[in-house]
Amino acid sequence: MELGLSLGEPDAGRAAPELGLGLGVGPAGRGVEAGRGSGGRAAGAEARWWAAPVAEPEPAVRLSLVSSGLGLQWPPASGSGRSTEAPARGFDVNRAPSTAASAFAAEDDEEDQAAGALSSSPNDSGGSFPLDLGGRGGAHGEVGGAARAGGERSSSRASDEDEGASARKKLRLSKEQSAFLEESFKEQSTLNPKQKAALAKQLNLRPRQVEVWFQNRRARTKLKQTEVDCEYLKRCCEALTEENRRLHKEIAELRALKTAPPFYMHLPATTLSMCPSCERVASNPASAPAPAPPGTAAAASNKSSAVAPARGGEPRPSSFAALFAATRSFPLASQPRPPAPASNCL
DNA sequence: TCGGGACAGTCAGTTACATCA
DNA sequence: ACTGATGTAACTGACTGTCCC
Repeated sequence: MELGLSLGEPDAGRAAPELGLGLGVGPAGRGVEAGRGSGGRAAGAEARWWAAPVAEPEPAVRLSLVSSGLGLQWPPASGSGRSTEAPARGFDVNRAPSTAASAFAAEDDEEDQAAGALSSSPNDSGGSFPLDLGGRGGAHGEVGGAARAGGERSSSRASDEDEGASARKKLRLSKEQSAFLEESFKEQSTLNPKQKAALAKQLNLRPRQVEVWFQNRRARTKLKQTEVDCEYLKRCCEALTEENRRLHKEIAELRALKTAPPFYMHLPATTLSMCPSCERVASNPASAPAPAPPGTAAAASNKSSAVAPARGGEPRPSSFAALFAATRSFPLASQPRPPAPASNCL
């Protein structure tokens, strides 16, 4: 089942790239968090997200970016005429990202430098990363020097402890930056420190900003997924309600027939059958969940313990749609009903 | 081998700000 | 010019996994 979802900005004035969100509803696991835990210490899971287009496993949520209007290439060609659309609010997009590939090509050379940048204050915008914040409030550009001395605990958790009250001054990423980050996210939804540093350098942002952007982006993706799941559940609920109504009606009709003996004997055998083993009456074989094919999400969800345990140990299905995939095997009212077997509980 | 502390990363929830109608 | 809605960058606290002693 594939649901299309547009993540495009409702505000056409911003002319943001429209994102086609292909949501594979199935036993996808926590695809969005595929990189989870592999953080900085999993060197093996390192950063091929712009160099190796096929090696990565298909994520459960796949974002396809249509950015033709931006003139953004991916991977961007080195020195290509990247769109130099007028920067929003004076941000120096003339020093636009050269190439993503080159970012990692230079990664080895600058590994130590990047590591050094990471080990310094994450808000050190004036330090390791050239940042021209010209007309963007200037808060970050200026406080960088002040924050430089803070030998804080690595890359995360910058706070306004080391910056003034203006630290919260919000920056708006340029379209180019957003598009670039989107493409990066499309390739890989989590970053290791090297990738983060390279991307930050590429975009003239602080690593912390890249980190936050990815966090927020994951949250937005999850939110969209939740909305899709919710919509799917709503439709399931409607279908099941309709089926329930139909079955009640059928029961009422059968009861009415039962009161009329001449017709009773002419009932089709398949309509009302009794299981010889459990002695339960199955008014309609369709009312029982059909056994799901082995290996499907439905089969997995039929086994109560088959759901992969999540972080906390408790089962945590990645998607409502996956969880309720079994309901799709219900012959709903609109679907043709299968021929009734002699017994339906073998 | 086990337990605990330090550290790093992620997430959910929230806040604050920018933009638009 | 003002205001409410909306989007999103940034922050916070909690949690988990890994490493090291």
